[in-house]
Amino acid sequence: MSAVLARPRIESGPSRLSSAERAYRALKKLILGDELPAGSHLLEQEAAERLGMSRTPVREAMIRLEKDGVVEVRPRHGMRVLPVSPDDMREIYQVLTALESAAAEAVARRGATPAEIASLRAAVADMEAALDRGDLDGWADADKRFHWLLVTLTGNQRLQQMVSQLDEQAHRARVLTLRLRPKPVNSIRDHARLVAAIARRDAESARRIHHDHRTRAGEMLVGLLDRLGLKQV
Amino acid sequence: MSAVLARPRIESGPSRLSSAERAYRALKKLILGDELPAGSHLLEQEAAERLGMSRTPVREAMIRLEKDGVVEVRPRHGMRVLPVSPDDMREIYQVLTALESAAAEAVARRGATPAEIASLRAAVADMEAALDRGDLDGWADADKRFHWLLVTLTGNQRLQQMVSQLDEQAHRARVLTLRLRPKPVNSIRDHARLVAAIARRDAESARRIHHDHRTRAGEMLVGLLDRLGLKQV
DNA sequence: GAGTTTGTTAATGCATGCATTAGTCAGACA
DNA sequence: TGTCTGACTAATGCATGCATTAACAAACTC
Repeated sequence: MSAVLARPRIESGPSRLSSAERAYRALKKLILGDELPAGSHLLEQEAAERLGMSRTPVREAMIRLEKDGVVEVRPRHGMRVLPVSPDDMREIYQVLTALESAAAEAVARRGATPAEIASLRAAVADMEAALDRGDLDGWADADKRFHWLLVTLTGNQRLQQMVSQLDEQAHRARVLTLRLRPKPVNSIRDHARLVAAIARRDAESARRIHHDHRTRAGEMLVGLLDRLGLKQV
Repeated sequence: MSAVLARPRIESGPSRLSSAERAYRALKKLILGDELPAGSHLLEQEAAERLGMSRTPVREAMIRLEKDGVVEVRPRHGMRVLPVSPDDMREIYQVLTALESAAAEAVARRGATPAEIASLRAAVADMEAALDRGDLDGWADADKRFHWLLVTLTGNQRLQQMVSQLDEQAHRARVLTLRLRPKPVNSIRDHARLVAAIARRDAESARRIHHDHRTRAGEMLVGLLDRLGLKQV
């Protein structure tokens, strides 16, 4: 492997990802990318062949994915990609609302640095610009960035981990509804108000603004899924 | 096994737990019971011998425990029971506060049945009775029951799963401080007020009462750990 | 004497084999 | 015609073996 000579690994960690880790990432990517759609099954052996490894690391990856709440492992059926129902989305958004609004409150309370405020504002500006040019994907990216920034600014790793787990579970529904939902103009307004509240260290307003924002977003999404008659995504 | 004949399994699920499941439960029990104290190491082989099985199911159990946030699996060192620092407790309580106060709000908003209210009141009464007879363990049990009841009444399984994960992580610190903390008289008062708010379907008060309750409990706990100079538990 | 290098040991990561058993389907039966 | 029985098939759950490699220590250089 000449690559080893060419790049004499500076990075930390294992020079080569373990098979189990590769399996985990690959399967998760397939699921989030909807190449393994909701409800689809994959046997250990099938996954192993597909990924060019034996069943053992695949099995370990499946256990992890099950803990992430994205698949179900059933004896004799391999793993099954969990569909997300409107009720699931209700659950997810209820928790997400609680976590993120607490994050907003916490960040406002401790106060953000000018640089942090600027990065939040930048995300809002990107959302606005994307929306102006009708770039929904760009808007979604910037929105995601905003939310993630908010959560990381708390410095609470457990909070981050839980939010990202819920985000993954909700991913498919969000992608699906991105072009079916009304134009997310309110989102931008809500986020701008949130940034303002954070900037003036108004924790209670920050919490309420984001709480209401997430609640509305959740209701819109669930309502949309219901109206579309989508029992599962 | 005469037991099999005596009780011809009515329940669903595998008649005999899988080895991986047994390993998972056994290890978790050892950890929560502090028989595997914070910071202790256990090699796959050691655990396997101790549990009378091969490394494979033990390995799978360790992967699950790692996802639960109670151990760390390090290549060559087996698993290590994660110590909990005051900063960890800060994280845990911040998230727990967010989740449980959202639960309080949700339950108050949807309204609880008389039976549900009664069970909450019963838990509070048990806390009071236990405290009156100086039974701290009894108090802790009833308190745990109250919190769990609150969370289950939301019907949100993701919320339940996350709360119980955080509870496990905080378990050792709570046990340790149970007899070092001031008498939990305020707890009982707070819970009684929360039940009242739920009964009158006052969601905003319910949220605030429980939010403040959890926040204070967290601060007390973290302060105690800090004061005791316990860098980790 | 401190820092390196090298050799050894041990634990892992993964592949593989096999007994077990759930799931399936044909065919008998009511 | 619907259901039950039983045999067959296939996927799993677990044990085991082995190559790999990190960790440790002893020897060694400067």
